[in-house]
Amino acid sequence: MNCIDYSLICKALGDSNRLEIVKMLSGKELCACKILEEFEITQPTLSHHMRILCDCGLVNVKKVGKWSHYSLNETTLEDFKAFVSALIAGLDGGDKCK
Amino acid sequence: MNCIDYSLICKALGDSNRLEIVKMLSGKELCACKILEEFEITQPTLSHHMRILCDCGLVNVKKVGKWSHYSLNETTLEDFKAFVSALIAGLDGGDKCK
DNA sequence: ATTTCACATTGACAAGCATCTATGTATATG
DNA sequence: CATATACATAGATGCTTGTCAATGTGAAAT
Repeated sequence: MNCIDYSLICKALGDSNRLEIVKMLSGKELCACKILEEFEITQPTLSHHMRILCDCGLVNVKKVGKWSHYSLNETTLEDFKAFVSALIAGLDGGDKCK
Repeated sequence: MNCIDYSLICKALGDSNRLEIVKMLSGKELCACKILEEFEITQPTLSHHMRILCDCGLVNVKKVGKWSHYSLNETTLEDFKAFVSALIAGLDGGDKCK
């Protein structure tokens, strides 16, 4: 249902901090405070990055009490992988959304 | 040998015009003038975009007389696809270049 | 209730980037 | 040689965006 904008996904992954965040979330599920420890950015900046990662569908949020648990959205990543595959295969990477 | 910067690749694909260019190059090989016809941008702007796509390793250039023939670099795309696969598999998307 | 903790929002600012016009370069053609 | 074609480079400009300090919010703890 949700329309996937690969340009948005790439733009989200285009920031090195956000790419590192996605790599951190690979396999695990982390709360914002744990992610923040690994970067030299302020908490509002991290919040901004997490919002961008969620908006494009790459990351899921699960609120648990005071904490926000973040994890990768495997469906989006699978779609994105299929998109790259189609580019390689010369199939034009068909638009998923008209 | 060449160090692949996935952040650079994503940044390159993060511009909608460049993403469309890559989709156009899927399977084919095109010269700049043919690509230019499909967009409402000036020639210097296209030249700028092609440079970014080449710098990150996504696109190859082949000079033939006055023309520049552009094509996708399948090796880079395969590496990028593997990177996305590793993210899904939870293998941390191992750094190809320390 | 008050305080503390985890996170989001707002507003501001500097750096980055896409785009343009103008110009340069190299190759073909008449 | 002069002209035309295909593309690159340089400089300028306006919009986008990453970042921060300050503040808001909602849940837990004391």
